[in-house]
Amino acid sequence: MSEINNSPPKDAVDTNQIIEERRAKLTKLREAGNAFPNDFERKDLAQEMHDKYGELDKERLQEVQSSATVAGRIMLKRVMGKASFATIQDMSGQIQLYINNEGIGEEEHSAFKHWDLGDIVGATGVLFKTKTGELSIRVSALRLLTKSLRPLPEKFHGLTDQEQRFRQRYVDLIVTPEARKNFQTRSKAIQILRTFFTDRGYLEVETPMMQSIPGGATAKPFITHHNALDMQLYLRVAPELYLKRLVVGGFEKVFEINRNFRNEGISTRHNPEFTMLEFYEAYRDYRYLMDLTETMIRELAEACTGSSQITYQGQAIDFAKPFQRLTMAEAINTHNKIYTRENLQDPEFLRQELTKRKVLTYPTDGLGMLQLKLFEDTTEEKLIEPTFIVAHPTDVSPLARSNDEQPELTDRFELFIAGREIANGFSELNDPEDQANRFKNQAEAKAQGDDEAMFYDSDYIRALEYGMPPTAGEGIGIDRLIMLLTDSASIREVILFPQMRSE
RNA sequence: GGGCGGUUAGCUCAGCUGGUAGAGCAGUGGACUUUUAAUCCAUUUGUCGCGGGUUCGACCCCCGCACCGCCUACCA
Repeated sequence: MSEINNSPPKDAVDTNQIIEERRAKLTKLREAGNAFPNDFERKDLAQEMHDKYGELDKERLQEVQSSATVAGRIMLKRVMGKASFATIQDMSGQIQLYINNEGIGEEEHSAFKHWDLGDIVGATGVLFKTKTGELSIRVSALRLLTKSLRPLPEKFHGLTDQEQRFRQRYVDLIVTPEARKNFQTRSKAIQILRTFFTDRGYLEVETPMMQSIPGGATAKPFITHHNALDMQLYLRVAPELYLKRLVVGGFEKVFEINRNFRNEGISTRHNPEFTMLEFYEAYRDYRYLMDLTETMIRELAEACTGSSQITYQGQAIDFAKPFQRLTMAEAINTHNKIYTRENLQDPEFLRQELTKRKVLTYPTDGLGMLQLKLFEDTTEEKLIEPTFIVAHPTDVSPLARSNDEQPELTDRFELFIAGREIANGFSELNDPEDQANRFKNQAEAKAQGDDEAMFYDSDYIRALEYGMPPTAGEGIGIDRLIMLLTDSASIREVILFPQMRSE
C-alpha cells in the first residue's frame, strides 16, 4: 500500500495507432532538424489582437496592414486543397490562421496539412477579416514548435469524464474553457483578498505547516516524521495558534493565505488539503469582523463576477443587502416555526426533539450544545442568503472568548452562505488561565477517544502569559468561497489537482 | 464509512430475454483557394475496467475486486 511505484512504465502499455503515427512524424522532424526549437519569439496574444482589431471593418484592416506574431496550440484545422484554416489557442484565447500557398508556399502548406490537432505552432502574418467577419491572420511564416504525440479529446464534446478531467488537469485546461475560467477567477479572488488586507495595514505572514502540536481547530491531523530530528510532526489543521503568537509579538494585524490539511473524508465539499485565509487584528472584536467580512465578500463578488448579486446552483444570493445576524435559537425559529422562543430555551424539550430526529446527545450537553445540534440538523442548510450565526457554546469553541453576560456562550460567529459555513470568527480568548483550562478539557476529551479534540499546547499558553492584546480573528475557507464565485458544484472544480486515489 | 449509478476505439457515445462489437470525431488516402464542430468519397483502430463463475457460447447473467460520479456521514 505504502510502496511508491518508481519504475518506469512498461513499453507499449499506453499507446495506440494515433500515437504511433505521431511518433513517426516526430522522428521525421528530428531527421529534418531541431524538432523542439527554442528560438521562436512570440510577440502577440490572441485576445490582444481581438481587442485591438476586432472592431475594425474589413476595409480598414486592409488599409492598416497590421502584422502579428502569435503562438499556440492547434485546436481546429480545416484543410481545403490550396487554402487552410487553423484555430490556435494561447493563454489569452483563440485566433484563426489562414494558410495558403501564396502565403507560405506549396511545400510548407503541404507540411502543415500533416500537422495534428494539439501541435504547438508559431505564426506571423497580417490581420484581416474573412467574409464572415472573423478576425484572422493571413500567415506568411509558420513553424511547428512542439509536436504533440497524444490526441486531444473530441473537438466538440471535449472531456466529459470527470475522473480524467481531474487526473489529467492539463488536458482539461486545454479543452474546457470553464475550467480555465474557474482557476483564473480563483487567482483573481486571492489577489483581491491579499490587497484587501494589505491596504488595511495587515502584514502577510507564513507560519509552520509542519507542527509538533497541531492546533487551532478540532480536526484529525495527518502525521509525518522528520528523520534527522527523529520526531513526529503533524501537518497543520489550522494556523491559528501561530498567528496569535504573532499578535503577542506585536504584529497587531496579520493574515495568512495557505494550505490546511485534515485527515477526514473527501467529498464535493472536502479536499484533504484546502486553502484557508486567517486574519487577526488587535483591539477589535467579533462584531467588527462581521462588518469587515460583509465588506470583503461584497467587494470580492463584485470584482470577480461583476455583480454583488450572484446565482449559485440556481439559487439567487444577494451580497448587496446587509447580511442577517441571528443567534442559533433565532435562526432555528425563523426557519422552523414549530420551534418557539420558549421551547428553544427548554433543555428537556430540545433533548426530546433531538432524540426524535435521531441526533446523538450526551447527558453533559448544556442548552447551548443542544441548540447547536438542533441548528445543524434543521437550519444550517436553509441559510441560503448570507447569514451570521452568533453566540456558539463555549464547549465547542475552545479558543474563543466567553461572553461577559453568558459565560456558557462565546463572542463568536459563523457565516453561512448557500447552506454552507464560509467563515468562522470570534473575539479571541486572551486569558491564559481560562485558555489553559479549555486545553485541559480538550486533552481529556482526546484521552477519552475524541481524536478531533485539541492537544494541550503549553507554548501557546506561555505566549498568552506574556499578554495578548484583545484581538479578533477569523478564518475563511477559500475553496468554498471560490465555489460560490464560480458557481461550482464540487470543490474539485476549484482545486487544480484535487486528491484522487492512485491510478 | 454506508447507499445508488457508471467503466465499450485516443475522445463522445450506441450495443436487442446471451450468438465474442458499431457510429461520430480524431487518424490515413483522395477532392476542394474564405472555412467555422467545414463538406464529400474511401479506409484503419478494441485485453468491452480487472479476476472468477454459470453456459455449447458472456460486453450482456452471477460473485468478488479496482477506480470514478452522485447522495449520505464527519468537517471548512
